[in-house]
Amino acid sequence: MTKVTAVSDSHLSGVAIWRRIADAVRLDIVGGKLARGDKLAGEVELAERFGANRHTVRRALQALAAEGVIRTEQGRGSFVDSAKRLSYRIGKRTRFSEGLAGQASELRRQVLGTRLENASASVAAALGLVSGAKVTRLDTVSLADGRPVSRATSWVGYRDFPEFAARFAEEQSTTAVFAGLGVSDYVRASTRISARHADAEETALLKLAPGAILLVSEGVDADVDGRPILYGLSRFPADLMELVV
Amino acid sequence: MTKVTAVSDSHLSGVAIWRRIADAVRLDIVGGKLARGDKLAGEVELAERFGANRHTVRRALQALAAEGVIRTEQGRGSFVDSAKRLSYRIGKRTRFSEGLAGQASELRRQVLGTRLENASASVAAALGLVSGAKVTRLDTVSLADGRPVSRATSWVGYRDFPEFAARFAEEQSTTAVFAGLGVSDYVRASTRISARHADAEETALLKLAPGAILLVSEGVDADVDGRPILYGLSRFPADLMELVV
DNA sequence: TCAACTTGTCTAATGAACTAGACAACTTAG
DNA sequence: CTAAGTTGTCTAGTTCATTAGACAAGTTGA
Repeated sequence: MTKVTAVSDSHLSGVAIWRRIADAVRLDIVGGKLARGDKLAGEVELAERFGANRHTVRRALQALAAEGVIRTEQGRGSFVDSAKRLSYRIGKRTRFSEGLAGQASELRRQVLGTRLENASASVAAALGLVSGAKVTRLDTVSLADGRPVSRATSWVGYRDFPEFAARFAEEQSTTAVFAGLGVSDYVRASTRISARHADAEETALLKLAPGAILLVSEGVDADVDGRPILYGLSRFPADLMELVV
Repeated sequence: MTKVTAVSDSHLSGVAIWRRIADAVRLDIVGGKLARGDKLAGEVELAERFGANRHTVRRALQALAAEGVIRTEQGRGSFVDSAKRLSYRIGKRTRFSEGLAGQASELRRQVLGTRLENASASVAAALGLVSGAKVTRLDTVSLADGRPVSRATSWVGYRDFPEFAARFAEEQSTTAVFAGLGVSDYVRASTRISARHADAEETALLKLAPGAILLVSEGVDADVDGRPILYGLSRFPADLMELVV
């Protein structure tokens, strides 16, 4: 509502003004207020709107151009150069790639690795195990049209599914692996959603600008009898993705 | 995984190192890794862990102390002084105050005001109206134990419910108003969840530190025949709240 | 061609953010 | 009491963020 002080208090916030302007402009784009090809307001007008200097606005636009969100042409202006946010569908039968069906022409999942580890308190609680129990951990990054769109970690109890890692190396599909291990079907039992800043590893793997915001989805999949079989922690860049329940 | 460069590149990010440290420590607290009363690592150890100077860590801790998240005592250390995140339940029959039942002793909703306006493109699309149609807009802030935990805006078509604003002024309950207008029941038809930085108005109303992250939930409620009757946009501070589907 | 409007580049000054080192003040365990 | 470990405070220097103003260079339409 109020336009003045829209982006002041830079000292108190610890977030640079140019970054807040970049975030605001990006939000108009991924939120749908500006479509691909649309012309942005001029640098002078943006500077007035945000109560900042033109140089500060320029730095914000440069950051957006580096991200590939806009394109700037001397003498003409800046133009939107990216599409809307992708929607990831979450439901009772959430499976990889179904959630993004139709929104990207090429979907790929990169497996970073599997390993055996001892369950942390939260993993143990989600899977109904004692803290420290052996679990198989699977780390992946998903890409839509070559762009990383999610970083996921899954945990499966080792006692119930000792062959999970070995089979996954061949099948490359959680659904197929569970099917081969006697779990014909499974459904999403619960989902918790939160948001936070990306850490250094996530920033690198998802190719984000440092300080980017992640949507975090924590879910437990259960078999037909309601027994938890898989605990998953997925992280989505909030600029690129939204979750649809 | 990698510990070095954990919080470097401050120039590229536009987010101050002290703020990123504060966010990381707060995440350990609201995420449950540290419980109320626990002692944080010493300033020197934290400085090593984040690859930053002790003064920078001190600034982060001062910000957290100002938020009321920790308490620092000379010669002793810093101690956790706040609880875990609240969970807001989202389901087919999401009603205010049910979502937070049992997690706070006092729940209150402050009505900022109602007004008549012309539907924006997104509001019109959600309610199945033509763009620019008259809609009643309701703005609220919800508080749990006196602390603001959500900022919500709702839109209701004026043509279908011309008396909405007048009745709401008396009833103060959406469910009761709809009941009085002949809608005995309604369910959540769809929910979209995203995340972004808070703007100036949200920062003020929710009493946040500038640059805070919001979880944004966008939902459409429909009557028993599936006709959309209400479009709602709720914003939750990501530090305080998580959404449970 | 010209005038108006756009982005690109340069210089300069101020304040915030970060680092470095040293020492004071306080708490705790021995 | 003492030593070790903790937070509090000071000085000083470097780099980044932001503002201000001026002018160059490209685009557009009259």
